[in-house]
Amino acid sequence: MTAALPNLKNYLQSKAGITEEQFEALTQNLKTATIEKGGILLQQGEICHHSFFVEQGLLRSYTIDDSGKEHIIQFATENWIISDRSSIFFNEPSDFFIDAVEPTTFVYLDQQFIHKASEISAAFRIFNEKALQNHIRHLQKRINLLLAATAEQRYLDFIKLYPDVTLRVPQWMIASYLGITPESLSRVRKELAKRNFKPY
Amino acid sequence: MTAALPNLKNYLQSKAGITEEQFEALTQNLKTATIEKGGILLQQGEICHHSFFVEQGLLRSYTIDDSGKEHIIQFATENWIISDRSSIFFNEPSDFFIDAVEPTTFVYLDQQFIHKASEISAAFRIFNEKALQNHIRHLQKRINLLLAATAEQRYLDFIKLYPDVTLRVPQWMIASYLGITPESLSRVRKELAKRNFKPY
DNA sequence: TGCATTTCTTATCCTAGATCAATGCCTAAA
DNA sequence: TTTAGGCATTGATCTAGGATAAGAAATGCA
Repeated sequence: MTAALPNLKNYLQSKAGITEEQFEALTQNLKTATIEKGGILLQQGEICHHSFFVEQGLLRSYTIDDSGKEHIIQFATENWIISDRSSIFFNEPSDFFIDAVEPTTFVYLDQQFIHKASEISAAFRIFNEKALQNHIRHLQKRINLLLAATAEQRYLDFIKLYPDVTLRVPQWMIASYLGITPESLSRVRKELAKRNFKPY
Repeated sequence: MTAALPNLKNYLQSKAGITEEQFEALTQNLKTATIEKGGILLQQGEICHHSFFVEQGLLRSYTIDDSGKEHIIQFATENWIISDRSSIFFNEPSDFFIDAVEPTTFVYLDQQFIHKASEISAAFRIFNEKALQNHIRHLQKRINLLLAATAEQRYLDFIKLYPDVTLRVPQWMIASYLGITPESLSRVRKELAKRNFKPY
């Protein structure tokens, strides 16, 4: 059931301070899966029971509003974890969809995994707390950008922060993340090109 | 040094599961202060060392952008805690200002207080974790509103969520929180009145 | 290789909300 | 009881970005 998962192993060891033996014990009965592009992992209204660690590929979470428009909340490439924390923690229906932007291999991480890892590793506890706080910092920054920055500034911030994502997802998804239309993003890019802006 | 603090006491006992004796022990050497309207508790660029529990009054946190405009992040009335979590946790300069919208009596809560309370009370640990997760849920919802909702929808959400704040702060502050100008908010309200909307 | 589906761009027009400016509040200080 | 500094409202005008529509360019798939 558990395939090689080199990314997960490296991630837990180098970032979360998990040792070789701890890794073996922890990942004994983890479930792994692969979905095709467009495959859905979580639907709005469902209770989210897992975090998804991206071993290979690209996932996204998004909401759909009353008028049917998608609003992308997060992207997750290799070595990222995506989920709906609130749905998991409060055991309530999720506002989000999570689906695959690319064919993706991922690992199901449930609360039991987190508890077990926290139990056997102080380093993991610290890592986990740090991840939580980092999440808050990130959300806070995004709110501030939405309140204070223009579409262009938000786009520049995005490509600086997520150069890899920028190259791997269609532009309309970036536009959705930024809170603008694909047409507007196209114009922003045109304007930047005119001013001879070179991201790479 | 520690005055009566009926709100803090009631808050810790009823919400955080702290007993009478624990309360006495914990609040032994807490610092309390009162500031006048407009008084500043935290400046952008400073490292935030405390959370502020509002015993009586009203505080707010906000950023100031490059063009000098304020963007309100949060309001805190009685029994709310306000701070810059990221600055505290990562020990890095804050992006926020925190100041008093009304004359305010508040309590300084530092990390030591949190640790001590967590040590002596399992209920407090759970409460604290829940508060953190709630914070994330709240930020997430706000991002979603900024991405998906009109100024009017955001305003209606605000007055439903914070009826007390709505009545106690000037409208331009609500506008700032919503990410619009005071003029726009005035027009939104006029439009709502025309459609015979009654908040109270 | 060739057709079909996405995606991206461009153009035109439109609208929510911004900006600027003037007026009339209140309230609090003098 | 003035007067001055916030604050809210209103009107006129402007603009960033939205909506719509139509090509152009990629991309994927047969």
